Amino acid sequence: MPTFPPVDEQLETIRRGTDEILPLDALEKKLERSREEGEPLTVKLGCDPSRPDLHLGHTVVLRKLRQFQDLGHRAVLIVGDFTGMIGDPSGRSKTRPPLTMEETRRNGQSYFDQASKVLDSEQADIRYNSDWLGEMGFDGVIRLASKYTVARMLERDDFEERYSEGAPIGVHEFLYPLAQAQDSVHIEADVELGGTDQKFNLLVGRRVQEQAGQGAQVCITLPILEGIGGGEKMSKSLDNFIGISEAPEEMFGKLMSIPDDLIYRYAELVSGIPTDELSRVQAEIEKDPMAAKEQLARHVTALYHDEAAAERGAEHFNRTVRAGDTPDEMPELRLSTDGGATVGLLNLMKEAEFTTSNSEGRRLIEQGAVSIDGEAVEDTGRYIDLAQEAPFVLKVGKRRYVRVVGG
RNA sequence: GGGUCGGUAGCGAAGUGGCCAAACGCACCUGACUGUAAAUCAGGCGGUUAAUCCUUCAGAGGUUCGAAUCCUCUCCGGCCCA
Repeated sequence: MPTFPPVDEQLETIRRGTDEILPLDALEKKLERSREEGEPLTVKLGCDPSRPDLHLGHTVVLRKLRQFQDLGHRAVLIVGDFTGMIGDPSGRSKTRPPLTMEETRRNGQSYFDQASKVLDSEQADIRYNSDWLGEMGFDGVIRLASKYTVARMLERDDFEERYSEGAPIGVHEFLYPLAQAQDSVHIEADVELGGTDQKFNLLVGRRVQEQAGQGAQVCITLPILEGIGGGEKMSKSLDNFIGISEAPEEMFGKLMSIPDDLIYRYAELVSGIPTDELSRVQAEIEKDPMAAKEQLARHVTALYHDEAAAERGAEHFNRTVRAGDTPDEMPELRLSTDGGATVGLLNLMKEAEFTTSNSEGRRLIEQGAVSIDGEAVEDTGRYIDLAQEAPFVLKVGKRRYVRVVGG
């Protein structure tokens, strides 16, 4: 029979960084019973496979799930391949375009692979909700839908908001929370994790579970991580994310560029720094924010790579950013010198994917953002003789480099 | 099905016959300043050019010397009535 740490110890771990635990006393009771009976709790996390590239924002809930695993509980990762076709309306001011089954299914595996960097994947169950939702049939859907009222659906912030603003709400969007709730019923979840934007969906799960005659799950919400610019949430479409598969140099650099007031938040939610050290981090932030940020950057980078890689990231940062040197490594752009060895700089920048039009390139040159081998370019009509000048380093803006070589 | 209001650049939002490539805000980009932080300041933010010109204001037609602005039809959405 498995043994579990004392309930108050478990609670301390679980509470770190959470936004809300609804209801807290129910969690305590569940933990107590689990410990007495030697039965792990079933902890559910749903993932939206519509965006298959994981970034630090996703790891907030994944790390929490991992903590449950470390305490001895059972993690169930639900891939919403079926619900992905509906599109979660949470946090949306607009209706989402639905995905096809194949798209979501394909993304599911990729999600799991990446999530394995955070989870103990050996111990995690992965389930695809199309397995049961796809079997329900229209009558099953109607029965499920009858368990909730329109008025209660409209309690939800974003529905309420859209409704009062006269924005469209698709009927299928009402089905999303119900489908997610059905997942909880199906696996008999004790706990479900989610971002604060999931609060409504999680709570619908409780109600539907009760209707199905099983105990209601405890809902635990975690904050939505801000992106590297601060303010808005981390997301791929806002291009303010740190991907967990990014190179250490990139990762370290991005972490260094987060606003100071986000350091603690990142430390708490995505760093892996032990809970009892967080107060020390807090003190460090007040004393020397930059040093604290560097510590954070090392921690996080090491989490997804290793200590040595974190060190490389730090060195790279010091050399290129602090000292302003040209980095040793950068992408290389090989241009054929066959049939004419001269190339217009504007075209070259497009070729390097630094710009999408000549106008943009011209603007950048006029603004003094373009340099070749460290020398600022002033002529917007600049032509380059590859035979003469290659190889050289083209720099655009603060940190976009490419080494241009002939061939 | 009827009535009515609306669809403008990434978003929000002005403009309702020429001065509109389209005010303003946000986001974004660049430069200065810095700790690749924040704040601030300056500039930019459809394409193309030396000047110019070209394609845009849901879509298709039409009126006009000239349309984002007027007319017709279509598509999409909101609200009210049934």
